[in-house]
Amino acid sequence: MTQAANRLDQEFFAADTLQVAKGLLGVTLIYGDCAGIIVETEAYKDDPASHFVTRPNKGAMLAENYGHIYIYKIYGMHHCLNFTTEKQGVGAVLIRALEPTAGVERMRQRRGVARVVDLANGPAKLFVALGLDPALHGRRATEVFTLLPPAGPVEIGFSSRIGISRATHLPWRFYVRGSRFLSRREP
DNA sequence: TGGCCGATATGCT
DNA sequence: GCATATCGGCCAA
Repeated sequence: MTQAANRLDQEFFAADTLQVAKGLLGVTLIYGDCAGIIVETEAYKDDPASHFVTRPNKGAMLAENYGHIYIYKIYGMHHCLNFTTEKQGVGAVLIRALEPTAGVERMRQRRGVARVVDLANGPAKLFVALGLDPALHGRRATEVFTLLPPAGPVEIGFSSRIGISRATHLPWRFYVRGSRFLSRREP
């Protein structure tokens, strides 16, 4: 099977947000000359912590489409990458951490840190490491990125979402168990 | 139009 | 572990 035929397509994102968030773990994300394996994601639907609720204007996109790129700026200086989900409902998945697999030197230049483990272990870090552009907001994920499914089974861990003050009881953060590239150590 | 707050990262103790 | 930089989006007034 060719790489192109194996790629995730638009309809991958049509499913329930939690399914998509888990399904993205182990996926290789390729952008330009850099690539990494997605090892940490978070799901946002129409819960109290979601931008659909807290930023109804901008966050309306979570309901309007699926498989599109949603980029937001936080704390004045950091950008984060999401993919919208659910053909019918409301949702997006935040990409929180990558295990770099290609273009490591390029990522190092952009990030200015030495250790590979520090290049993309956080949502704003991976945004910089990949050299993403806020203008990608609204584009189709599958047009901008190449997304290759995991080679084998992925062991999934979960926890509450990070950095939020509302709906902290929801276990909607997902990660690859045992990965050294997470934004936080697993429990 | 002003003020509050945040899906963060970093550096220092 | 904790302080803090830094500013867009949102809403109250």
